[in-house]
Amino acid sequence: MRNTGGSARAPLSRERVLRAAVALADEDGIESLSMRKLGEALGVQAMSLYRYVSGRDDVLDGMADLVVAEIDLPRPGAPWRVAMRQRAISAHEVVLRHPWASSLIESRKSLSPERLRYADTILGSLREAGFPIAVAGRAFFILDSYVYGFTLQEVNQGVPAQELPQVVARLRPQVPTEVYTNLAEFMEHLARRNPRSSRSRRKHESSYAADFEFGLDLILDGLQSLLTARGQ
Amino acid sequence: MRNTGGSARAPLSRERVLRAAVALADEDGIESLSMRKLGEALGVQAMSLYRYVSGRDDVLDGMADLVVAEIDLPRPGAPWRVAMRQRAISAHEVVLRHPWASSLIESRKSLSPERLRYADTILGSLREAGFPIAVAGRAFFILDSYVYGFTLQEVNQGVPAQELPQVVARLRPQVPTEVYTNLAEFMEHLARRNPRSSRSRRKHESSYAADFEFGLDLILDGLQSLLTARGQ
DNA sequence: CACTGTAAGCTTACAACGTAAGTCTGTCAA
DNA sequence: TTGACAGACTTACGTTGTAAGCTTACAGTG
Repeated sequence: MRNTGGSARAPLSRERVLRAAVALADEDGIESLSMRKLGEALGVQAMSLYRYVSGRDDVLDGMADLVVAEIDLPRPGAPWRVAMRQRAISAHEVVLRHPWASSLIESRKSLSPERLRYADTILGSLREAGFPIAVAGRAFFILDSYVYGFTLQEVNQGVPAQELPQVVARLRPQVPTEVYTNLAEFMEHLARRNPRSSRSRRKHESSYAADFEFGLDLILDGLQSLLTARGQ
Repeated sequence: MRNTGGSARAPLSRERVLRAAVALADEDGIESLSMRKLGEALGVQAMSLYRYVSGRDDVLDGMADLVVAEIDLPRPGAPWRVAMRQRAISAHEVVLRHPWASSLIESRKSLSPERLRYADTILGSLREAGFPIAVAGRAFFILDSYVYGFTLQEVNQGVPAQELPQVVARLRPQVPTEVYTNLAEFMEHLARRNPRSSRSRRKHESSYAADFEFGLDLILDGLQSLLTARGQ
């Protein structure tokens, strides 16, 4: 099959390869993404991809960049707390759309323009608010730790959002009440929780959204008190 | 080579297999750990391992459990804040000894007795301090998010602790000052930092230990204020 | 027109991987 | 002596990343 006589195939590009990789990972999970399948999805042999990417690692880096680019950056003038809050919530939502991405983003820190711009914007927002550079850097690191750490736990629980109470209820018998008193209590609490209040029910909504924002605000409060303590 | 006539080999066991896997991952990284190499390290064919573990995934689960078991659990009577602080710091140190473990621990939540005991102890400490079960659960989740998120970033930076300033200084030219003002400032701050104060220099010491505890205390402060706000 | 360079794909090949299925061997109980 | 069985080994299959080289189509030049 030499691709003769057929309709001309859309031209490949690094961009198209990476987007296909993201789509494939979203569908089948990152662990089942291979160069061969990626080629197949693009109507091409695996080795043909190597003209556009330097290898599998490069694909992973590129995918992480694409996902980072989906995160909303705060607009320049926004107050720091609003900016940080929106960014964190946006990052949380984005990673829920791409469950494989949380570990990738944290573990592969390429110096791509996208990543640099991202970091610079965040740091800028904090600097402008009066945080000294050292504290701004720490705040950035802390927030990222929380956002991706939280999402990593959430996503890899493997529980598809709505079904948490049922799943917990099913697991509950495996935890003997006498031995693990507190854990048992907690599981019963989870099983009792409203699966979802009447709020909007977006596609990739997190059943932990409230928990996420709870911890987020706790951290933001802490950062804020750093600021006011310095007499700002 | 039928292992005839030689000295009797130490008997295998699930325990020994997992410990060998941990040692191998510590040395060469998790991504280069294969069933074949693991067998070789134990003087055995790859397939022989399947008598003790059910497959590669089982090995990974077991490794995560072993590492979790290394984390110091607080003694029962300890005040919650001391308990949480020590646990977090211990977890941080443990994961630095096993850099591959942070993502594994977060992503593979098996219901092994080790893990259950761990969770139960933490929750118990918080319950005893007066946190309602819902808040205790959230606090646990938040702290874990931070600990493993932080460590994941730290470890996968790939910078071996002491060399941070030099590495940052080397990377600095790749970040144009005019475009990324704040990032440039931050990198210069990092390059200027004392590589390590005169404090103890343990084997796997983190050059981010101070940063880690900074964020940790910030979160603990937040949790504490939840407690006092309820009139405790 | 022919000639040549190059971009964009294809083919083949290899070593390493996880693991299913079957086989051998030594030990111990009946 | 026989049988069972634990604890290994052997072989084999399909899949993976990618090195190396080959083929085709076309643009530009003379």
